[in-house]
Amino acid sequence: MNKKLRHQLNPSLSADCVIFGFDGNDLKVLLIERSLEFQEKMLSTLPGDLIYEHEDLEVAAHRILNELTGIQNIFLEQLGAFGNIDRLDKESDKKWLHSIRTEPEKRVVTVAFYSLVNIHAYSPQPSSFAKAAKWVSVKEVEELGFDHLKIFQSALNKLKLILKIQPIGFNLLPEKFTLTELNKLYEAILCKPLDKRNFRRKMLKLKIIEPLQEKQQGVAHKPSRYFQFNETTYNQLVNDGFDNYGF
Amino acid sequence: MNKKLRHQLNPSLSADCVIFGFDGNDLKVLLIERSLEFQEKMLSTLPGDLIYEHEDLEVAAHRILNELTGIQNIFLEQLGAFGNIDRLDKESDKKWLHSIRTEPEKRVVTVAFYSLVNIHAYSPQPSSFAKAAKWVSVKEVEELGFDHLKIFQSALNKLKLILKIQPIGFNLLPEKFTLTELNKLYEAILCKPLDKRNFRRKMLKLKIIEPLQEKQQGVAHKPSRYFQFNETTYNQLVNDGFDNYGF
DNA sequence: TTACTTTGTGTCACAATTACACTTTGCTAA
DNA sequence: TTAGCAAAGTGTAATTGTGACACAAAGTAA
Repeated sequence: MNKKLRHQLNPSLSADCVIFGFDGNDLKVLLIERSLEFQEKMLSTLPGDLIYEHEDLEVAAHRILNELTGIQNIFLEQLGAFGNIDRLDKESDKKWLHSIRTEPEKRVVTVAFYSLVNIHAYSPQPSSFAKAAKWVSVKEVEELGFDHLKIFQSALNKLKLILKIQPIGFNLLPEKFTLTELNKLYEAILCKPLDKRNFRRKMLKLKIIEPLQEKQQGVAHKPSRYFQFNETTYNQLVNDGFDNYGF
Repeated sequence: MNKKLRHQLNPSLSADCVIFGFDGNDLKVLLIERSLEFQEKMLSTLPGDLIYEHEDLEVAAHRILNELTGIQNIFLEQLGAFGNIDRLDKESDKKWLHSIRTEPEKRVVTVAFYSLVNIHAYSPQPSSFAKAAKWVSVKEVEELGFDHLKIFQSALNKLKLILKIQPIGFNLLPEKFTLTELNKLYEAILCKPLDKRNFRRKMLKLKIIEPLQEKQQGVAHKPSRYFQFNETTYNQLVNDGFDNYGF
């Protein structure tokens, strides 16, 4: 590999990040806004950018996410590649591309990554060409630039699928959480109500969470007990999957 | 898009195909052999090659598969992108790359696709740089060029995972098949024996297969009834997944 | 007609799933 | 101080699914 290439962008390769967060009630996704030349309106997209010639895909995704939103040190899982030749063909997309890319007409294959984070642990700070960075409820996501709506929906579907064969939530919730919060998280991802008692029973049987002594304080109702994940059994289940367990 | 680019290869973008086939007993994967300069030994790999600048990823995968093995008109599902900077760094890989690529040192991001086909419906014919194309039992796959072993294993894992939440087999078996064959297919993918009676009970309850009047002929034992997939309910289940069903 | 090979079937004990409503706890406001 | 509120937390019964198990039926071959 030529040394000059190390800091040269590959004009046909990018990474995009679908970062999900949960605020206790709603599942949200991290979006940025890119300014459009001569226009008030911004272009809402996922955080994403070109990859350097000499940069691993996942490293690039981390770098780009950090450059655009300040978020770092999270776990990223690959969603797949999106590279149809017409994926950047919308007029408003072209405006943005022409304002910032050296080869704006080139087909760009993007590798998408997704992740789940605890929304309260990360407050995105826009920088670089991101004029804004914010959490948007997945129910309110409507129009996104490029083919990012498709990528976002693909990530959401994957999340639903994964939920059926793996425990999740470890990264989406604070260290201590109540079972009601976990219950709401599952409901938010699956878009359907889950029976409280049945949910608790199943969760407890999986042994991935442990009760703490501590309880909620200062709430105008019976305070709920806090739980924490048992990292060992949690990771075991993530690796092995569960054969036969549904929510 | 510049018209010249249409038939110009993108030197940093390729597609690889992991094609699984089932012969009634063993799960197999389609491999090709690429000749190594000045050496007797061949380089065993998945069928794969560079993508044209102006070509959709999936279109490219179909073209490449067809060019190297003659196989066409199959369903391809994306597995993901593999693009680590060191993925082509083995010595034997470099020999092959130098003999055929214009920019052999460039990092190539490959988009992998996988598929399941009925092995009896496709007999691969090597052409282009594929000196051979053959079905190899997944149990016998050991060394592959580039990072193709990793890609292959990733595809196999995905297959096992998918099996738990979707019916499969529609593309792997002939139109008519016996329940024993389907049973064996599941055993081959999961690498574990499944109880015949329980397997039948579950399969029939899913209603994705229907019994035919026809039976096996000329076998030296009780002839088994043929079944066929019910395309409607099968596709429904593929789309919806099943909530809670394990084999 | 007998032996051989594979198909095809039933049951039982146990585990998991679903649906469903009331009591407990602590705070708040009258 | 106490009545009311709001969310937490709990149990059971009916149904369904699972896993383990063995033997009769059907056709061919010798």
